[in-house]
Amino acid sequence: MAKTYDPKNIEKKWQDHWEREGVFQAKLDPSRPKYYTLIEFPYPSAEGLHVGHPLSYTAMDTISRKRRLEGYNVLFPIGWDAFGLPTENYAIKHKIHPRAVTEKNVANFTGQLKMLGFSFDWSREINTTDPGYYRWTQWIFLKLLEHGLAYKAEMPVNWCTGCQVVLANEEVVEGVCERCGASVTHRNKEQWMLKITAYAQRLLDGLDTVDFIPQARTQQRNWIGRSEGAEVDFFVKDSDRKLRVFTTRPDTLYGATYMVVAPEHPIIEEYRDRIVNLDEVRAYREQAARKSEFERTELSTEKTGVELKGLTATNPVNQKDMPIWVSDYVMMTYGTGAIMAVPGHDNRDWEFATKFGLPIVEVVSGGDIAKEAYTDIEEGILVNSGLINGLKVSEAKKKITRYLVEQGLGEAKVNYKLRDWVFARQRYWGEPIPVVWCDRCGCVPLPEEELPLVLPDIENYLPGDTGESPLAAIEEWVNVPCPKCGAPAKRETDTMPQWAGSSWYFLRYADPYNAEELASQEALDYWLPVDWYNGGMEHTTLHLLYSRFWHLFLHDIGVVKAPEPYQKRTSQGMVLGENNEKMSKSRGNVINPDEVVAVIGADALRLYELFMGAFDQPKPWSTEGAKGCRRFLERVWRLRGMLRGVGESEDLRGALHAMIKKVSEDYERMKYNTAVATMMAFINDVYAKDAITPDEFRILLILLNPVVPHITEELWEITGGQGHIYQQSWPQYDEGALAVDEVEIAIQVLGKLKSRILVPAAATEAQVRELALADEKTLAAMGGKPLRRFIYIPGRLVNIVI
RNA sequence: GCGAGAGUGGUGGAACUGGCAGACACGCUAGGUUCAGGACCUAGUGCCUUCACCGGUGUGAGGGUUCAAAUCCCUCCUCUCGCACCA
Repeated sequence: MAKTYDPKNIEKKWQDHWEREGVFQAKLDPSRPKYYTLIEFPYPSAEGLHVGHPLSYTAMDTISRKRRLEGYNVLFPIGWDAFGLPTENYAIKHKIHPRAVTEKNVANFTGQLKMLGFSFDWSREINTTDPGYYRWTQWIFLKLLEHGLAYKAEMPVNWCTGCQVVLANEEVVEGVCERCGASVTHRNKEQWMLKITAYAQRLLDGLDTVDFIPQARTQQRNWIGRSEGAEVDFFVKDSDRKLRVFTTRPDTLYGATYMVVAPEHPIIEEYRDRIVNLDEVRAYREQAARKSEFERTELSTEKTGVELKGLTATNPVNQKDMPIWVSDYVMMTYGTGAIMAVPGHDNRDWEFATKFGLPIVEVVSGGDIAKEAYTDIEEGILVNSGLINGLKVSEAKKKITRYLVEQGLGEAKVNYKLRDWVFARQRYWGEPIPVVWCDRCGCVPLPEEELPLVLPDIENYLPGDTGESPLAAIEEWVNVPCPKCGAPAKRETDTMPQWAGSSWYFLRYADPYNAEELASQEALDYWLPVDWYNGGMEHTTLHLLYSRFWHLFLHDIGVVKAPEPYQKRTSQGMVLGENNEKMSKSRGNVINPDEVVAVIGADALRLYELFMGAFDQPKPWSTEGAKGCRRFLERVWRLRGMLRGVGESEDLRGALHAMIKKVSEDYERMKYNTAVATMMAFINDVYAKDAITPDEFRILLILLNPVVPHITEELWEITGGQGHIYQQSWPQYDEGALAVDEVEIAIQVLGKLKSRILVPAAATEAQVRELALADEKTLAAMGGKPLRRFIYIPGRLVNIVI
């Protein structure tokens, strides 16, 4: 009894025990129901974990442990997303090989995670930089290539002036590089691309079949950005060339007074002989290309542009002449790279027309186009619009589109904001792309049996300022015979982007060391899909969408059964520093879990992670608050001294079963903070009473166990529990025990609380009314006035209106 | 600008489909205990007024619906996140 709570020893003891006994190793067993819980596998950075990481892990560990106690065969795996720029940059700076950096970081992370006692199945640990793993990343790429979903294209791409690499659109944040913060400009480069746009509609439709938190669903929908409209051909005067545009407002076609093309639009070079002010146009184009993303979005509120003098288009419905302009407010990468400008009914066009003195025509009545564009689509009525005059916008859209189709002038069209995925980095630390370039055969995929194409060891992995990968400098690796014809050929030297390995890792966990297949059919069929995936909101539009795309593709080629990989997706809120700011090294507010565990122990840290606040909201760390959780565990520890009696005691029975219900439900809803609060309140009751029976105590330990597994196992053992907690079953509550004999009813008079009375739980409204109107305080508050209305909310309150 | 979330004590946060605001903690105050510190135990703690009771007031601001509003509606303010000329 004198034994004090010593987390250091207890935690090590149980971690060793679980590992030795293989308690959390998932075994394929079709006779048992499976449950697959997943956290986003960490990127092993040099900094190690901060206290934000364990939030998601503790939450899903809690679910995983609860599921096991509920009888499920749980797969809760862990691995490393270890390719990527930060490691490479660190390696360059400290002159250590990225592989060595990775090994060191993984060892550090492993120690930190093990210290926290998560019930990961470490026997399935994977690492994206392991050739046995990336062999299958490369295999999937070859399959994508085979099915026409990987292609090379000359693209204006984002060039990071700091990292000297091409960035995906998603890596450009507010015009600067997401990683290094340097400015981003445009460059043309041959890039490997993945045709995710071919899956846009299915990725959108799939969202209706899965259980994602609404914010994630909405963000993906917006990112995919479906919009319905029409493509319309405009004739270029004195030529047979058509200029095709996309519009969501074909109803405003009669109001189109000029056209605008993107600076990169091919029509400029095609008609260079006819463009009178070609020099001016080219200068504008160069200036636009030089602009960084930042200047193009943040700073340029003012529209710019140049007229293509010498070219004129004709409006196909009213034959009017329309000047053609070039402006960077039109994007080459969306729609057709050209628009019909309807300044009367589009804000951007209105602004542009106003600045350059172009005509503004009203074709939808209801606004005042002299002041601003009228963009309403509910009320407006078409005017000045030939065959669609008098119609509402929705009707006009349909009719004009039908007309355009009949006349061969255009067609209905759906566009997506989603763009193809730039699938290449000019860096060393990534999966080599398994293709060879042959002068005779062109692009030749490596035969599958030659996989993995191993990343060669290399002396100098500094990126070249030519924009080429360091691999290009390794002659003996680059020069190979063509797999098809045997002639001298060269390997692709770009590597895959960081998102490659993480796009399918959850499949590999099913069968992590299979050398024959990505994973066995049996294992995939049994374990997939992931039942519950928790991760950060920042991955909603990148990782989550990319991995859904790959999974859908793998479904199409028969590798996985279900189209969607994740049945349920939730997200944690960010853990902020004690000063309420985002935790970061530069702000100096990073809290290291090692130090926290050294002071209060892993269980107290885990408890505090969940108790800190609402799981899905951002919340600041508080070291004082964390210490409070340690205090609570001390209180749990001392319950041993209060063990007396047998069975379930009469006075705790209601609270006990209410606790079982509340905790069970709150864990499922990720309301961990209130689940913990309920258990704290229960223990306060026990302290007030100074007694708890062994049965009650054991139920409490099981409820606490998913959050604080070490202390509960230890207490179970030293108080003589049978076996171990991980061998027990999740407790069920007894509905009958929740019923009470008497309830307290609040009495309001005119909506203000004046009194409280105790009534039998079974009391009828008439009985409650009688008791309430006999209550002294109530009568005093009524002041002798007659009762006008009596409102009774059963079991809760009455409101007396006088 | 658009989209999403949020605004409740000194602090983090509770509050079911509108029904007793502030659960549970942190901090603080007083007392006890302790060699000191820490830890622990007991009591108190939204604000105003009061010795105390009673009373009043109170969920970003203002208005509304209702017997009853943190919760629903309208107007406005602030913060966080995401997107950003997507035709």
